[in-house]
Amino acid sequence: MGRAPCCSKVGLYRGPWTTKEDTLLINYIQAHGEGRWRSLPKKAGLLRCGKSCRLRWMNYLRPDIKRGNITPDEDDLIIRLHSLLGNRWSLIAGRLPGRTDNEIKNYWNSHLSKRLKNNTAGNKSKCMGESAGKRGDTKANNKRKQKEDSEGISSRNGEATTKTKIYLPRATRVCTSSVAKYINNIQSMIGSSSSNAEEGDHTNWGMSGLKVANNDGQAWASNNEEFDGLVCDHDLSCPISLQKDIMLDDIFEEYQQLLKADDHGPLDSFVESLLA
DNA sequence: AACCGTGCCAACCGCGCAACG
DNA sequence: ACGTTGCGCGGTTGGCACGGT
Repeated sequence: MGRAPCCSKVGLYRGPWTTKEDTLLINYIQAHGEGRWRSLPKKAGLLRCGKSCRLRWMNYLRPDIKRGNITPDEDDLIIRLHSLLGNRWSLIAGRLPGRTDNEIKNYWNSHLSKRLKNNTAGNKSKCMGESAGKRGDTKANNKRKQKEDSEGISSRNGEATTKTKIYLPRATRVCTSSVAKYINNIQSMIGSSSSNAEEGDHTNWGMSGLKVANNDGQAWASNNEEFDGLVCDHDLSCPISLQKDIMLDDIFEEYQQLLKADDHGPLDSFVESLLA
């Protein structure tokens, strides 16, 4: 049983990518677009497995990747989203423009999980406040700084901003059955009057109305919708085929209401129902 | 100056799901 | 209906850089 490996691995390079390989990959994707990862390496002249190419592109080479420090706002947002979603890194990443799931996962594992472990639930607020200051002089931060310096990246977290801008996530593949379960859970949870998830609808859905479609994210114009001190960029030019996502937007609004309430009782059970 | 411990992070791995034939 | 393929996700690993001694 079990699947065959994604590639034979025989005669393929592994480990760190060279700049030459990066260039080949970038050039190919610029010319032909993302996708067809399995056949991409051969066509691009890379001796890598497709999976490795995809990972390299998604986590490092994509032009919209934001590198540099996780800002205090992002830090806070990660904590909040993690408390709601658990280890759904791709969903969390979808709310942080330019951040990858891998980066957030790493950040969580190396910074936040330890920090939160050290803080009891009682002094959560203290923990949140700490999140910004504590990062000031860590080894990791120095390292990052060096990297930024060398790459000419300027960190924009000099002063903590009062609002975090949250974007609708990039396309996130969520299986239909999961969505159906998700929707059922939410409906039972919040008694929502939202429309039904139609069976057999294989539209790709992101979490909470987070849409789908092409991966470049460029087609998404946005307006700002504020909630709980946060700013959410919403798209108004959603493709017609994705109208059902509006329902998920409703769900997300419910979720925002819970956040606004700042009462973790209902929030917790809400999340539990999602993750059940 | 050399060694050692620690921690970050890029990359790998295995699994599950959807799409396709 | 079933098997195969392709993709995306979350968990884990290992190399490397840094700080401490």
